[in-house]
Amino acid sequence: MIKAIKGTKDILPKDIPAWNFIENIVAEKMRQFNYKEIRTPVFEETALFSRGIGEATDIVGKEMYTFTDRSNNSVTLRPEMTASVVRALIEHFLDKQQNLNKLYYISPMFRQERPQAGRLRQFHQFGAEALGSNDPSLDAEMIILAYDIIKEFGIKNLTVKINSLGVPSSREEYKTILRDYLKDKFENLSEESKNRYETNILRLFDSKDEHDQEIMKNAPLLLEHLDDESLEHFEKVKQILLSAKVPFEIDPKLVRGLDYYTNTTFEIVSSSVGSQSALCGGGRYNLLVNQLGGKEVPAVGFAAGIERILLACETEESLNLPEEKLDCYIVRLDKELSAKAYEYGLLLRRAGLEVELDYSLRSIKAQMREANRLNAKYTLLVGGEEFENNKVVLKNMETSEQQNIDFENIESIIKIIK
RNA sequence: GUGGGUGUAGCUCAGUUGGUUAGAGCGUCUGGUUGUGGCCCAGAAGGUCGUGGGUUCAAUCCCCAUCACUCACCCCA
Repeated sequence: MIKAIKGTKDILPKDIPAWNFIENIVAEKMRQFNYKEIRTPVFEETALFSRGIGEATDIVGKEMYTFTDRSNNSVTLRPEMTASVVRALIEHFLDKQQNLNKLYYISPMFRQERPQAGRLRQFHQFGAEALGSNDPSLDAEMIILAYDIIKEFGIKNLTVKINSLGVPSSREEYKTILRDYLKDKFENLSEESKNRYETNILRLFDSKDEHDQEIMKNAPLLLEHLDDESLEHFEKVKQILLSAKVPFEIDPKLVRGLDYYTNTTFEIVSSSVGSQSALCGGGRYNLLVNQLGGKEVPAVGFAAGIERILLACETEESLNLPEEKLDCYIVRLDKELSAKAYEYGLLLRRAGLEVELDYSLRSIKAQMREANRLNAKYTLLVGGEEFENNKVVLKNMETSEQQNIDFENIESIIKIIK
């Protein structure tokens, strides 16, 4: 049996209502905040991601679906959307047509990792990017937007974490301070942290090793070493969040893994998922557009994982989706009347109703059971004595009341059902 | 890439301390008399017990390998 590739999942008809629900809310919220949808190809030139996300990151280093096509070009299935959006912005000069571009997307992403709860190789994100302004109100808007959307799904167990990474110059200064602090403690660090000391020293704060945590407890924090401008920026973001009544906590250890972040970073986590608890992550990236060959365009964005959100909804049972109903099921009382039943079905369908009927000459009982299974609001019984007297029977499945209607009077049948 | 767990019917899972025809619930199908659903009742279909090898008179059960799924680490949505 051929099965779906490891880490990929079919979204079956039974799952679709939840997905539609989420996608509709995202689209509606984005509309309210005036973000316009953008769709980009699922694969791009590999260089876009290796340059945009950062050569040293795990995503680029070991998680990308990269292959050479028949023309021997290296292409990659997108592991995230920001680089693609920035590419499209530059390619189509969107930044020159208007100074602020507010864009959103709902799209599949691909990363070749070991699957686990809340982690798939093809997964789906919705997200937004605002390109063209360094105003802290946009940093806050991203957080508010993400928070408001996730709130709409009824998830209660949420924590918004924010931090600021400052600008590269102050960050570099801070890194030397941190290195100084760790110098005499280096030998006591875990092997992993020793490696990170070189590659990404900020991530030492993330370590789950108890020893490391003990060491890092008293380490100087980046937040305490921000330049004045970054500090002011961060203050404004916090103020806006407070007045917007978005509960948040400052997490000085929140160091996002991607290279392009500057200033604000944030994450929304839920303990209703497995260990992969981040439902949403984002931040400001003022250097990326330039880095990818565009002008200096300050920008901020976020991405949220739909599968993780669905997991949280599931454990919190927060999604109460409307029951699926069928307007009418056509029941054929006499086997000879199949064509007639089919005809009625078509008429009602063309009138805009949701209609089903039996295709395999099953018994009346079987048809009624099917109607019930499909949650039909009405059944239209075609045949028998009534039919000989030019009538069809319309039965309300909830009240069990039925009425005879002149069999040519389609209009009144439709009217009743509607 | 590393570690743990699990593979028995479409789904959720029992079970055999190795012994004849492997079970339940749900779902599906058919029926419970003239032409009517839900509840109830009866019956039916459906399984190479993940795969390959080993031990044994005998393996779904024990041993080994392998694959798949799953959770966790790393990292991320």
